[in-house]
This record gives sequence, C-alpha cells and structure tokens, in this order.
Amino acid sequence: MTEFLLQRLGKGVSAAGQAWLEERITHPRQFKQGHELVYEGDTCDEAYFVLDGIASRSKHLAGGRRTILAFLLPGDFCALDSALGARMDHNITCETPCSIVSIPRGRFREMLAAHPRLATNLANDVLLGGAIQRQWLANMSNSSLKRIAHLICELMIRMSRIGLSEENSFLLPLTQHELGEALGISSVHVNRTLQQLRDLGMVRTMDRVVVVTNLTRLKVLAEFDESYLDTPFPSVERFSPTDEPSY
Amino acid sequence: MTEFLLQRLGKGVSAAGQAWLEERITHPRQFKQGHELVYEGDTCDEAYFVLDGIASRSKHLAGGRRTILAFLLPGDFCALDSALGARMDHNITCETPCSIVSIPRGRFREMLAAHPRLATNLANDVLLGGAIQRQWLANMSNSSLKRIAHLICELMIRMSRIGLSEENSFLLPLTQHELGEALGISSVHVNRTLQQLRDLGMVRTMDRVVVVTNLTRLKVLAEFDESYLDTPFPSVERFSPTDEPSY
DNA sequence: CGGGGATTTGATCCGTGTCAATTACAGTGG
DNA sequence: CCACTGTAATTGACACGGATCAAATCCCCG
Repeated sequence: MTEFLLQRLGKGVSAAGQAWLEERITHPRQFKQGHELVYEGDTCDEAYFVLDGIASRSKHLAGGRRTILAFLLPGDFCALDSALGARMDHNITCETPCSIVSIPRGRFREMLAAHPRLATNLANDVLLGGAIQRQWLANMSNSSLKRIAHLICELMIRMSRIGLSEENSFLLPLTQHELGEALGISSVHVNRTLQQLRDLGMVRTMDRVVVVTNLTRLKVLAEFDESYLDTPFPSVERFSPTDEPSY
Repeated sequence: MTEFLLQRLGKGVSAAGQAWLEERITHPRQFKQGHELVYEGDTCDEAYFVLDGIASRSKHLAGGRRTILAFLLPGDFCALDSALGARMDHNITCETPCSIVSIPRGRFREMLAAHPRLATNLANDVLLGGAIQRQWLANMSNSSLKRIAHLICELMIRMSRIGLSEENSFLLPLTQHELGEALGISSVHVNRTLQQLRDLGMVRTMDRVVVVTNLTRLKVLAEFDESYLDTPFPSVERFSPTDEPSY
C-alpha cells in the first residue's frame, strides 16, 4: 500500500529520498463509512492520503441536507490546508469504508522542506483539485442528464488512471442519494436519470458497478473535455499504473 | 494605486522589501470591458493583480453559453497557476473596464524567492479563493432566491473589506445577464428574483448600485455564514481599509 | 433624434422536487 | 433456515420553480 503513496508522492524523488519518505509515513488507519475525518472549522494539524475507499469534501446545508463538493479517490490528498495551519471550510468524510494515511503537520513540513520536488507534485495535485472543482461548478448549469453523464466520465478516467477500472467499468460504492448530494439533484431524480442513460445505451449500473457501454456517445452527451483532468504543470508526470515501479 | 498592491502583497514585509517589490511591479494596464486576459488552455506566463474593475473566471459551454466561476475584485490575484507554468483551465475576463497589473513569470518567481512572507500571503489568497469556489458550488443546491441573496452578502463583505462599499451599498456594474451566468439562472429569472428581494425589503438595485436594506434578514434568508471569507491562516492579517498605512 | 442593449413583464412549457407507496435486498437474531 | 428489520432502489402522481419565447419599455450614447 505504501508504495502507492510513494509512487504518487515521490515521483522524481531520489531512491534515498523515498526511503526517507517511507520512514516518516505512519501506518494507514481504517475508518468506517460515514466517519468524519475533519470538521468544518477545525484545524486538524494533519494531512490525509487516501489509500482505499472513497472520501469526500462536504458541507452541511440547512434542513439537515448536505452537499458533496468533491470525491476523494485512492491516491488523493486532502486537508493539506489544514496541515499547513489553515482553518477547514468543509468536512472530509468517508463515504465508504476507507484506508487512510495521516501525516502530522510536523512531518508534513519536514517532507516538504526536504524534497522540493515533492512540493511541486503536491502543488500539481492542488491545482488539479481546483480544476475539478471549477468543472463541477460549470456543470451545474447543465441538465441533470448531462451532469450525471459528466460525473461518470470524470470518475471513469480518474478511476482508470489509478488502476481501479476494468474495461469500461468501475466500482462505485455510493448510494443514489450520495450521487444526488454531489450533483445537486434529488435521489429520486438520480434514479430516473440513470435509467435514462441506460435506455440511451450509454451506462448501465448494477450492484455498485458502473458499466459504460458507449463512452464516445457519453462524452458527446456530457460535452466532456478531458483536458481539465490533465496535469496542470506539463512538466510533472503523474503516476500511472503502467509506469515502471520507481523503487 | 500601487500602494494598494503593496499593502496586500507586502503585509509583513520590510520597508526595504516593499521598495524592492515596487521596483519590480510594472505599470497597470487598462483593459476594455469584455477583454479576455487569458484563455482556457493557455499558459500566459504572467500573473495578474486587479487594481480596479471586476474581472471573472469563466468557462464556455455548448450553445455559446458561458459560466462565470468567480468574480475577481480589486485586490485579487489571478492566473497564479499560469504564472507558475500551469495550463489554465478557464478564462480570465474583464467584466467591466479594468485596471490591472501584470507580473511576468520571472519577476513573480523573484518576488516569491526573495520574500517568503509574500508567498504566505499569496497562499492565503489562493486558499480563500478555493473556499469561495466551494461555497459557490454548495450554493447551487439552493433556490435562486437564496443564491442571489448569498452572492449579494458575499460581495457586500468583499467590497467593504477593500473600501468599496458605503453604508449598506456598493457599486456592481454587472448586467443581470452576467449575474445569471454566475448563478446558473436565466437573466429573466434574475430580474424577477431581484424584484422579490426588493419586495421582501432586503435589497434594492438601481442603476448599477446594490443597496442592502436589511442585511440581517438577508443573511438569514441566504443562510450566510461569513466565516468562509475569513483568512484561512489565522496568523495572516489581511489588509483592510482601516489599517495604518504600512509604508 | 435614432439605435441597440438592458430591464421588465406576460404567457406557456417542462425539468425536478416532493410525497407516498412498493419492491428489492442485506444483515440479524431466533 | 426463515421471519424480522432497515436501508436502498424503484415507480407513480402531482406541484412548482425556472427556462424559454415574445414583446414592450427604458435608457444610455452617438
């Protein structure tokens, strides 16, 4: 598991540097579905790295409702701001059971200071997260059908990049209610819209597996332009499952 | 004008440092309304600092439509990613005539290297921008009435912090169409919703001036919690109009 | 005085929310 | 192994918020 973090974190860092990193990384912890890692308003003094499961950034709204602002997949960092001493403006929640590495502020700073390249990698991640955030906001202007289609396209790509997709399918252990919270639509409508996508022959969902039956048409429908998911710094290569192991 | 940038940029930087900064800052340029400073996909090799006017982050959608992702007010930076070499995933546009300082990549890096405190200030700005972005996304789950109310609350505070509000009013030289692009609703509905706010006795708009006639009730309606606009790093004081000049 | 964009208003249509009820299913305990 | 229970998925009926289309001012500017 830890190799995964190293591959993402340590890309471009010397072998010695990677050993140094590995020493400093605490063992992953397991969290139950629904566990809140960080609350809005907190400064939790550590950063998190998702090894397994799906976490989220979320905010609570009036009436007990909730919005999901981002999905955090394996390989994603979160609460970096908090680790640098900033107040969190949103919650970090485990939407499924999660395996997560936490990095205390002190160690985090050590790591950054010792490995400038690591800082670049992180900056890249932060910018990518911002780009995804903006894309989500832009999507809110589209119909719910396009929105779901777009989210599925995004997740398909993000999942495949971390080796968590097969053929044209991936595991998405989220309820339709949670999808609704992320898309800003009711769970009832999520259900109907997914059926629409099935009837259009683009996506089938069963159990918790999403099968994209026609990616090309799905992308057209969603007006999906993949480039926002590219690494913001052209010079930074990101880890991909096909890479040679670098250790 | 440049003092303004210095106050924002150079908070906590020595007097000598501020002089050094001032030397390096090029003269502001004037741009017409509608001018696109940076296009999606570009790497423009410079950062921008808004001195006067309102700019925006925007994306183009299908059918010639457009989404506004953020408003950039005087005192805001933009295209920092681009200045660091990243590809822009959105456009930066002047929504009104603007006076803007551009900082070429080389100088930008010099400045950062020479003044760590400046980097902290910028990081603070970036985090604040992210927080606003997330809040906008969260707001999309609310009714258009709440959305407009929330945007007005936010702009009221941001404007007042830079000394651009009087009493309970501020100048907002945007068309209802542009407000719609930012809120994800049609201009016709913006119009009707603004009338609703007037009828509720909370906001009046005339010419391009927004008058908040009952901020308390407006905040309640919008479920507005100001804290997301606070400086993310508690240790970083931001420039405010009531501060002693620091030069 | 004329012209073009912005605001305003009216009428109508449709996408989604909401409420409610049913079904499917997984986990639990007897 | 099966009844019991709670949660998620599904379906139907209905109401309503906003979009859309059109037309009528309004108003700034040349």
